[in-house]
Amino acid sequence: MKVNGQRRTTIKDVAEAAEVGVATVSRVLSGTGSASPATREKVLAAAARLDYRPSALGRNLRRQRTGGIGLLIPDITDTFYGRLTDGVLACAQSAGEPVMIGTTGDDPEREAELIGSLLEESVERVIAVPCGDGEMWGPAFRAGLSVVFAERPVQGRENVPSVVTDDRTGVRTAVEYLAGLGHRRIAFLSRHGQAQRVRAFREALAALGVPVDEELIVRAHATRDSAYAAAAGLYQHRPDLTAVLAGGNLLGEAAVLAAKELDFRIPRDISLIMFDDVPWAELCHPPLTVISQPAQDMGYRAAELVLREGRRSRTVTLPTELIVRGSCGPRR
Amino acid sequence: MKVNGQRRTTIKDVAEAAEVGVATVSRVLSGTGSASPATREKVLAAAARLDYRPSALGRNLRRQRTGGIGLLIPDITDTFYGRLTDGVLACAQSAGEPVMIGTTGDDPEREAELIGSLLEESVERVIAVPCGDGEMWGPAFRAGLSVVFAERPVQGRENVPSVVTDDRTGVRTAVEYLAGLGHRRIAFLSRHGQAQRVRAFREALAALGVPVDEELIVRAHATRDSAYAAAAGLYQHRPDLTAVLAGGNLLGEAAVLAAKELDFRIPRDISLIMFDDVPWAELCHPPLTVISQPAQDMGYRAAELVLREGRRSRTVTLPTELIVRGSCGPRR
DNA sequence: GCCGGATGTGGATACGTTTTCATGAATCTC
DNA sequence: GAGATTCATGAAAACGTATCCACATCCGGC
Repeated sequence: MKVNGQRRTTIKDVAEAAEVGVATVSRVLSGTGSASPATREKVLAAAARLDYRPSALGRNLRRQRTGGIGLLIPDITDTFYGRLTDGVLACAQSAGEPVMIGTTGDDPEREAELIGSLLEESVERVIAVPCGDGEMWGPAFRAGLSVVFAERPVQGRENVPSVVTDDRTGVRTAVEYLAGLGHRRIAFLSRHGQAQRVRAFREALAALGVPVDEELIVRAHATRDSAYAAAAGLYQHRPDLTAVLAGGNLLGEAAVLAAKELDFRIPRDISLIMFDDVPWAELCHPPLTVISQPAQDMGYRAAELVLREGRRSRTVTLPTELIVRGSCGPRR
Repeated sequence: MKVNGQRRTTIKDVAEAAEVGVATVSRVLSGTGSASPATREKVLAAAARLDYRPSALGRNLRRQRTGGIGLLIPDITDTFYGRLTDGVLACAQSAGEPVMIGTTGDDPEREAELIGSLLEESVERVIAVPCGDGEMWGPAFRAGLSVVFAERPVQGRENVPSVVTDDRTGVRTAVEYLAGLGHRRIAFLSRHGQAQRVRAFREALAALGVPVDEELIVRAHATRDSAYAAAAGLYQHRPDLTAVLAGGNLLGEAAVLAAKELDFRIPRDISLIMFDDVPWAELCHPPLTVISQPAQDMGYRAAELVLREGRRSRTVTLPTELIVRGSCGPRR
């Protein structure tokens, strides 16, 4: 039983109150077309008096598209994606655009479902941290929506604008730093979707003349449990390693936790560098040496890109920075 | 210049292909009304053949409401709200409902703007961590949308369903634990919007016969900077305090960081209890004693509440739990 | 004074869906 | 078997907006 019988005030009511046609009201309020100062004034006054707010429903249907931007990320619990989302929201809200968010859990199937959902809503602009392959995005492009990929590019869609970090330089900096401390058996704790970084890792080792030990390259899913299992398994299986590069803050967290549980000391027994600077890295004991990534900036830039519809823009690569704290030491 | 001239396939196309009326297609696809097995089959086949997806735009306009739920939180960067959001998304996505997210930064003005934006989109269901007063929400209720408050209730809107934590018990448990260790000069680092907890803090002290020292109750805004300033100011202004209760993970983080900078040792010089258990609490040195809050569950329950539209439901109170680690010691 | 262009204005239409209503057929009841 | 009831079905209306188009008015140029 609805209590309020009051119908929404529509453009028609405003037209009536201002004694003009609906077309004129629409023109004045949306700023398109011409109108004499006198009528403009009348319309504005009537709209204000009636507290009129145009309905997005009608506008969307007429325009055949929903405003706002869709955001697809693997996991909102991961602070990296939290900051990325914050950047997107900062840009979108200042442009008055609503944001529809969905989490994929790095599962291509759920990604596909969410894409379908966005299509159903006729959302035209999407920012995504993709997990499926290029094929997955076929329907989206066919429907004509403009997509910006964030954090990772996707194979086979190289012409889609993306905002990514400079993985190659970041990884190389980390590996060179560790090698400079004498480390040779360096492990890389990676997540699915970090193929780029794994490649860079191999290249960096090769450039330094360090043989690549495939067993030291471990892949985990984007969950705490998986990350912990990967870290603990690595330590137990290869106690001879002396340094670890963690591909993200979840993996770094797992690396610290597993080391604690198994009684490996950082940095005495194991040196650790973590991708992504997070506030707790400084609070940790020892404070963590990290490769910082501008997550919030990444989100903001992606939103900017997806909002300026016309121009076809290339991909943006953001720099990383090595921040040395206390989690790396010389090879024991 | 749009390349794709292909119009979206509409319900009309399906009707034509299935050789029935549009009304029948609508009935079959939305499951309402009756249809003979034969026609049902024809319609389903035609829809599948044409890869038809109903347009949310048309449906929304007809129904005079947008599906999905709006989510208003102070800060997506705070992992507490990250987990809360995760809970909302878990429930909403399994129900196939899109989620529109907005961050208020604990600023009533931005909250009002976002409410207006949701009204414009005709979003009917909203979950909010409110920061404005009851008046702010007037337009929302007048427009007939169903609101669920999360984390905090709002004064003057006691009849609005809410999902909150049991602040009174949580605070009392923490204070009793600290008092049991001999502490008397206990500070409370609180955030705006935690009036409930501040009240509980005063009550708990009074119940134990400890005089309330108003100078030890500090309020910060919901940013890292503000939290740090509050913590550092507290330490410098009142070096005689022996224990701190932090009202959230941002405040706890600041308390640890400021202590480190000012060379206060935890727990030797200062005992610390933090509201909200976060993964890094275990990694910290010393590991932090916390009052855990079921943030993800809170979001899930709020989403459940706002989705079952019919029933008027009271507020839900979720329990907290004291998790003792190593950041509290006897009074020095 | 007449014509051509610019300008302001409102009627009408379309966007895609759901729902009401009327109609015809089929089944049931006594 | 006649009347009553249920059932399946499609035509049409409505939701609120933006835009196309036609019309009217005005102005300057000849």
